[in-house]
Amino acid sequence: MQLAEGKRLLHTSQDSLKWKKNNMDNIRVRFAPSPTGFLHVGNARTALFNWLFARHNRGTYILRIEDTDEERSTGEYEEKLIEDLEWLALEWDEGPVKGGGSGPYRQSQRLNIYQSFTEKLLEEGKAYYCFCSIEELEKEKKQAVSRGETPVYSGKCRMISLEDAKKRICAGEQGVVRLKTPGKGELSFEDLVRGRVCFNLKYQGDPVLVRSSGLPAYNYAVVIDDSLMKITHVIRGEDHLSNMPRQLLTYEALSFPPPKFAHLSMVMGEDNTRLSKRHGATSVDQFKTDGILSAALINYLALLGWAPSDGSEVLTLEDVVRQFDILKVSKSAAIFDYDKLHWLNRQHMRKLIPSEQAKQSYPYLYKAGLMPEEQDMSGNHWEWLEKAMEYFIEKVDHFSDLPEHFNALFEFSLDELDVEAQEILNSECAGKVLKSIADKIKKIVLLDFDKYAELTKEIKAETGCKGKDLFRPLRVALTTKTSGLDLDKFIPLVEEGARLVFPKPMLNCALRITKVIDHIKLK
RNA sequence: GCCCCUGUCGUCUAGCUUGGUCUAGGACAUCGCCCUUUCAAGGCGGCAACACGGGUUCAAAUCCCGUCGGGGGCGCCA
Repeated sequence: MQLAEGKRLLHTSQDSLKWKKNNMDNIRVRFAPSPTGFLHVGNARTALFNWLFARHNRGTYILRIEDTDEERSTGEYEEKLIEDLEWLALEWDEGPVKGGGSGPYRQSQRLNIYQSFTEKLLEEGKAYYCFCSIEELEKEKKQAVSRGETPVYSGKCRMISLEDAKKRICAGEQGVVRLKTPGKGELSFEDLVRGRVCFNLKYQGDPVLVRSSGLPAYNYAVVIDDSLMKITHVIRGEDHLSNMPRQLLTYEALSFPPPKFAHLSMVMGEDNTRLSKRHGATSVDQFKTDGILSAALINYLALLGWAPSDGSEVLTLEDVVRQFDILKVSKSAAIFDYDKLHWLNRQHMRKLIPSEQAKQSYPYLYKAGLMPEEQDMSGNHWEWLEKAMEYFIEKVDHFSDLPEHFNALFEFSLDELDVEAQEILNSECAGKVLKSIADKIKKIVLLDFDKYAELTKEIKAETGCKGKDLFRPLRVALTTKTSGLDLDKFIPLVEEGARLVFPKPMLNCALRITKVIDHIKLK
């Protein structure tokens, strides 16, 4: 009932307009990753949805680094993270490097801020020092679970007066700071994607605000940071949903008005467990090296849990920004479908202009030893690459598959002919056809496809071979393969490529034919 | 175990708010056909879903209750 009510509020156009007027001004959202590893696509999706929400509403998108986990956070991961976000083109308006009016944007540089709020909470009696050992707490927890209850901290250190506690701290005793929670009653809030969500506070014990190391716990730092940075909408993963009671209570203790929340469903692997390495690529970095375009990844991620109202699927970033609506985001978890990503990538690859296709493909071809160093790439090289890409782009769904296809242009090994190819070359017609073409091809300076067509006509007349008997020997003679390449594309590429300098030389058609004839004679 | 979230084709989703227009639409994958001297690409078509059980109603994918399934959380991690 409540849920339906809430949802309706957000969907009627009149109310929605009013809602927009009141809340859509000065929209501020943030993406707050911790630099403890490579950027996971699940997190990238969270970043994307935040970014989309900001851009759609002309708001501000903030990047904040949550590096209070001393053991796992590193500067290298932060750099990598920034690099990945830049690659995805999810530019932030405020954040590390860039700066902004609500900095610093690394939690590790905000410790004094948290401290001043802790003092205040302690003085007001809203928080207290706790000296319970981890072992003690573990024991209590286990007992609760064995009784079939939700483990909740007993709150026994509430008894200790602030004065006594401070003395113990000064004496060097280790302690944490906990928030006093009511331990009863209900708490609910309106989630932008889930509707009204309720919690029973009897399951909410006194959460740790400050660890014994003096560093703030996540749930404490976010609340302060989001408040001070004037975040209006917190869009994050569903795994944070159960943190809501303690965070809402912390907002209350701090007298900060809570922002709006939207909890996004998780991204799963095909076996319906959280997407992880054993499902395949999971980090943005990995998709990048696999030759997925950032535009395609973004497009796919946007479609994971959201769909534009017109049902179109191949979208540019601008399309998505224009149509994005957080209220239409799906509530249920989504399985990451590599096939669809690859299909989308193919669509985006095709939409690139030829020069961009060549540019994007070059690193992969260079790495495979097929293209010269960048400084040795002449204008003719690039022109040739563009032409080649026009053809090969149809064959692949990511750039890293390109070298394998390009290889067919460079490789000409008659020692590795398969059985079928052998048979074709040994056929009666093959002999006649090859002899005929060998004579004629010498007189042609540059074989293009028109000349090739003329040639085949003449050969046909001369030898009486036609159809399969004519074309299959020619294909094998030129490519050493029985299938794969369109000869009308292959021939001009090889002819022009043979005039360029590559790490592996490319043979022109005349040479290929000569070699094949020698090869047959040897036998 | 307890708490929270979630459930439409194999997968992502449209439809659910305002019940009838849904013999449930699209896309990926898959299968078949066409095109083609090969392989692809492309074109056309097929298969395929409202988790289950109860209500409410003339009418339920849509509203209500329950069951079951899936996920998340239960840290001095974030």
